[in-house]
Amino acid sequence: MPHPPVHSPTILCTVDVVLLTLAVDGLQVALLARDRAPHAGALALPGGFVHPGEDAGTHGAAARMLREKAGLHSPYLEQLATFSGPDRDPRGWSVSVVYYALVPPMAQDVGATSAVEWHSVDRLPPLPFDHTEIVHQALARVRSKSQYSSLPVHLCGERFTLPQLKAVYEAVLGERVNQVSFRRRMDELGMLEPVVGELVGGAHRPAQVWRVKAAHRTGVSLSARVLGGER
Amino acid sequence: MPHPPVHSPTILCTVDVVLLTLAVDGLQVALLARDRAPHAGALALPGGFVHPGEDAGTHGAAARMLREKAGLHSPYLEQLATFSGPDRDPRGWSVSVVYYALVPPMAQDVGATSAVEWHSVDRLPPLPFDHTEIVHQALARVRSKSQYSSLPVHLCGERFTLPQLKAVYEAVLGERVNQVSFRRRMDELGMLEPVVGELVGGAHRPAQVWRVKAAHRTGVSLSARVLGGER
DNA sequence: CTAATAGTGTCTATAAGACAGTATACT
DNA sequence: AGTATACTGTCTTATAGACACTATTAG
Repeated sequence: MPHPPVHSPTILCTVDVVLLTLAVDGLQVALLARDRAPHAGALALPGGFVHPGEDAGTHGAAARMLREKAGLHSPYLEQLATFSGPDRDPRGWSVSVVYYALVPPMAQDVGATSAVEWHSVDRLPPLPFDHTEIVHQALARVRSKSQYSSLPVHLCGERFTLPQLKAVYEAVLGERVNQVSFRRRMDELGMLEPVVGELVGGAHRPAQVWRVKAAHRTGVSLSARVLGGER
Repeated sequence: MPHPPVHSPTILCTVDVVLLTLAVDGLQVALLARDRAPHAGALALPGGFVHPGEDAGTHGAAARMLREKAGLHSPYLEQLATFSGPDRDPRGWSVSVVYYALVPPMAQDVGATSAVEWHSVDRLPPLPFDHTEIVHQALARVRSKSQYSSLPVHLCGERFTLPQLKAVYEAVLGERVNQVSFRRRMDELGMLEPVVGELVGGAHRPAQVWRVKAAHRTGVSLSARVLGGER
């Protein structure tokens, strides 16, 4: 069977980004009002076409989406999966390479000029295309990976206390984490270093401030075992 | 910044499949001599262009590659990742959605008319494009996932003994597996059922024959913990 | 001193691995 | 009976969780 022409004109190649952060009421996802058809005006994941002349790969395209649409640079940006089919986009047969990114809460304000709306992942509005399914898969990945890795540190600012980081883990995993196990785990991962300054916790014993060692800023550290929960 | 025309003509959209099986000397990957430029004649992963008119998605396209190029149907076919960039294919900016598949050794013969060559993953010939990197990532995924799931059962035929299955796990993981832990794990996963017939092991006590329960034929069962090895 | 949170020491529970024992076939 | 392999009982070891204790701050 002969192949179609090399430059197949009928496949749309796009990139979408599930940009997550953490607020007081849990994980939030960044949504943006679409500025063109289809679904003009509807809230959707930041995304767009891959620009072959501009992007070095889909990862670079995803980073560009974050820069152009949310006005920020995310140190953690990982491929989630690729979604495709004839019906997910009314314009035609489409392929969307989806990435997910985690940013600390403060990063929201950096791109304050952008039109990003943050929505709790527990109260998602209806989303166009297959974006609801995409967000659910991203959440599943983040929760699963948080069980055995340092992923959640990317939801913290540059400096944080262990009780703060523990609260972040609990917010992501949706369950309490054992304090002793947590501190043991963070020690074993060996990616945190104490900062000599301290931080008052309300009006009580102040907690040690930590930060991620330079070597671990962009990736994640993995553990062979799991903190709480089930896979 | 305006988007390019909807039907961007400059992105090649392809699918590649890392098809794995198990031989006496370990995991083997299916390679096929390319029948056209670029790299005509070179051994490469089975793959090809997505056909929008024919494929319901990239998963379907990968299944079609297996059918057309290897003459077989794989019950286990999962997305690995998507590879992209301007330089990986000399024809231009390309996106390849890569899947991996596991088949039992006998399945090789079903597609005997095909030109598939099986190569040990430990002695890969030089591969074109970024196929070497792709195979390595697929192996890493299979090995990692085998630690906490039933993935390797797809490398067995329909009926097998537990000692046989244990040997498959050991071949994939590249290390010995504790016998008691292994049997406990298989019991907990609860996806195997005994077949009343038995099977002679050389000239000694015969082993019980098992098969995967119907409900678990196509997917994998997951365990919260890990068998040997480190992540 | 009290209250409240940070951090640690230590016991318990659970699950994986080691090892040796029993079971069952063939020669 | 001998032997090789299948299978199991049970002890040991490793690690996560529970719980209580100490530490340090403000008021």
